[in-house]
Amino acid sequence: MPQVETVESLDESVGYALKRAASALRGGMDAALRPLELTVPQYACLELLAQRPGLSNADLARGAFVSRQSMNLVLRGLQERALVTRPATAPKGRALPSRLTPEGRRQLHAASVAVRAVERQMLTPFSPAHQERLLRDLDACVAALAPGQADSSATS
Amino acid sequence: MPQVETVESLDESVGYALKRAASALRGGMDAALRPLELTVPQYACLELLAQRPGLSNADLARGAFVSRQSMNLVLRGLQERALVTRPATAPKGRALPSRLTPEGRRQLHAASVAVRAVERQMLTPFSPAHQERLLRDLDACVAALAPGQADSSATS
DNA sequence: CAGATGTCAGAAATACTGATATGG
DNA sequence: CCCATATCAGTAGTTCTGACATCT
Repeated sequence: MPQVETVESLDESVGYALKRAASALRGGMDAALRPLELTVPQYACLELLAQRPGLSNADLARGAFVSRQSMNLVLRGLQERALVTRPATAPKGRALPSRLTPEGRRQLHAASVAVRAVERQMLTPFSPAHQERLLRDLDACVAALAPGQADSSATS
Repeated sequence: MPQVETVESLDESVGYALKRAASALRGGMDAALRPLELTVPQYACLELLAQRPGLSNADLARGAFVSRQSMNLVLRGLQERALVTRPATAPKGRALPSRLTPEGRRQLHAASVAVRAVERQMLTPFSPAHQERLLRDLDACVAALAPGQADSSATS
């Protein structure tokens, strides 16, 4: 048996810790958004539209980490609640640019406050500088994984 | 009254970065495990059983962040492939302690190598000390969210 | 033609809910 | 009695896959 490898326990795996943290955050967001009758993908959609008005369904799906089909249903629900508007015809190409309604902006503000409270609670152990470092570290993780996902050392 | 809050962009949200990182890692793991005919929950199940033999279905479900029903299906699939064994009758209580078979250990080893490669790639930007700090930070995030999910004492 | 988008339809995996039964 | 576990059944929401049409 090879003795060399540091058989890292699950508790020492950064990946597992990442999953634990993301799961805990998701749970907190679910709970915080439930009183507002919003799901996490719905909230993500509103937040994305607030910062980048005119995003297409495909753009929103990528930004909210859901499929295009799911985001399509999300958008329809938000349209029925008059939180989002979409032109009936595409002004350019096939993309239908979505935008927040004034009511959508109000709902988003309430949701944003609730979600930010959860995020702030998650970050209570850290100083502002520490928080920024954590943010940069997570972005670095994404950047390190982005280019070569298929490329693993499973040299076939 | 709230002063001019720093309307943090989505790119400055630690929570969003956490989600991006978890999503990227999940994608990398999916790709790495696909050649081995293993899903991420299946791999998580094997990894958990390797480190804590005799875990119950409910324990494994919590550890792999899936429902008990899903983990039940996962376990049945792994049993059919002779990677996991479970006693037909509960030796104590109702829990059926699962254990890896020798073949399960072999499969896990291959999967662990592939997954570890992805995690290592994710951590390439960091020094060993930096990696440990990131691990501690993520655990601190979980701890900060764990006790008070329902308790949102934000606006005080 | 290639590429991105929106849309539709079916299959698959998962989660949620409720119910039942067993054991501590 | 209360709680955790295992299991089953039904429902719902999500994803995946493939397909097609439209527009740059």
